[in-house]
Amino acid sequence: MAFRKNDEPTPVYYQLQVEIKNKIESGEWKSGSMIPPERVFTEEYQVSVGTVKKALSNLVNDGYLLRKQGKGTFVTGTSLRREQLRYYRLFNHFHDESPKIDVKLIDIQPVKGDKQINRYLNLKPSQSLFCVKRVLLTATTPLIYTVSYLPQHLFKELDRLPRDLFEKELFYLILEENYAVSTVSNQELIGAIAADEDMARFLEVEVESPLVSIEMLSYTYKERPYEYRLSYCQTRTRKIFREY
Amino acid sequence: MAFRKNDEPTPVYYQLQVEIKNKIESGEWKSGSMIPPERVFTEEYQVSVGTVKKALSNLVNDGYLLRKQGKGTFVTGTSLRREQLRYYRLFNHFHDESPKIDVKLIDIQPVKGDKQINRYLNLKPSQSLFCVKRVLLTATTPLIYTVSYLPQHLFKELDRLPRDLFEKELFYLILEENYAVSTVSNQELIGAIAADEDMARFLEVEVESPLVSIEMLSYTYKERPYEYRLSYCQTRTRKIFREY
DNA sequence: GCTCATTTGTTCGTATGTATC
DNA sequence: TGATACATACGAACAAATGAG
Repeated sequence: MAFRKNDEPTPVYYQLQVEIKNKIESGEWKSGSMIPPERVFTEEYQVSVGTVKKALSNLVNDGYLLRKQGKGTFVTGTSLRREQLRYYRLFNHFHDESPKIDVKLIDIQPVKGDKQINRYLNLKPSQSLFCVKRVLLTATTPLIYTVSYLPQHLFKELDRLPRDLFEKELFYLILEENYAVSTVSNQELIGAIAADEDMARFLEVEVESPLVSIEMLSYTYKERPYEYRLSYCQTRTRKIFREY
Repeated sequence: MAFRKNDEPTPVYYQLQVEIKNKIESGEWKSGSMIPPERVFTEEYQVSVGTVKKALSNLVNDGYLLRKQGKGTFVTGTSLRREQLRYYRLFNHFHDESPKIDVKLIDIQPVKGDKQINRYLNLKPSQSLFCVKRVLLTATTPLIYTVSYLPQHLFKELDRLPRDLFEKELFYLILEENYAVSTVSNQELIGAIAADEDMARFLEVEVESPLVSIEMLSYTYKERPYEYRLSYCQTRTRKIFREY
């Protein structure tokens, strides 16, 4: 299909940009794979190199593509799209080093849908979820207790995956590799609460201790939410770092 | 001064980009003002339009410039650089509307330097600070109690500014307009603490209530810190919203 | 180690369109 | 209307990185 000049007001490079973006978001061009070289676009759409370059360069800025001289143009995966998609960065002071974080899986269970959670995830109230409980720790000090909810229909047999996978790999990488869900954005609501007995046990603090609570929604392409997560953080030794 | 081709490996557009960025960061080209048109750069540096366009376009992406067809190229101010430099966005639930926030100034006082704070602000231990205490509230509900520290030598006579200015304008705008300090980035350390008597009084909560505590460092150009702020947030009705 | 084809990166120069005043 | 300024698009040439043979 060809572009017609002086027909519609939207620039040619932008139309091409949208077409490519759609192929990525629809999954036709998968995360990590190489897309056709500039030359192919110029021939197929009968436009100049500069126009193709502009479209591709914009998609690099938007985080969809990576280009490497001599190699080609590649679809960005979650970890490449955001160098720092470490949900939790923990520091004692500004300018500290971020410590290594270990993950302990508590359990994964299929659960019934919850009215509020299903609404956040754009699901019907009846649809079922998986509930994943984990503890994040440095050395032997537990720092964060997280409870994630994911739709069962998107993550089939999530509870059949080997348990140690969850303790070795980052959660969003597991989802990307096994279910081709690429993380594009996150929203958080941050609050403070007093620890209940569950939290106190997992985080090894006293009941009623002040904790940071984080409600998180993770989105994939097309602004589709795929995970609702509750996190509880004890911040006596390490605080949560954000930069913007 | 002219660029020589094939002399140094760094691209011409990048050299030009750095030169322009320096003029902005040094204050030679002030926030909001128009910079020379493309034509002037092409003549002065003997490069083509495309090269100038690339340099300028990169600085637009980095948030330093704004370009408007038919008008010109302008240096971005803090509020333009980041459409959402609202330090605190408060929500009950995801997708809520952000409420209007009022500010009540408690006091501004000159104080002696503090070892740790002065280190964060890259000051000698002896240099004095201003301490600004404020309460942020919606309607009549106090939400956040903040204590800011700013170096006296940068913000001369800050305590002489009319008090009601602090209750009408955003803090970073006051600093930008009166002291030409443009906010480029922020770092935060988020933790949870139990309210002490001061916090409890200002936030109208009970002593020992869990609060979110935020340590914030604000930076201007050249990664120079200019404000250290401690915030205490009661999050029973409104939570702190973050998106990334 | 060298050469060659492929692919992206940089730069030039030109022409035309469009928004602003 | 005209002058100015940025936006879009074309096409060409050469540079630089990569990988295969």
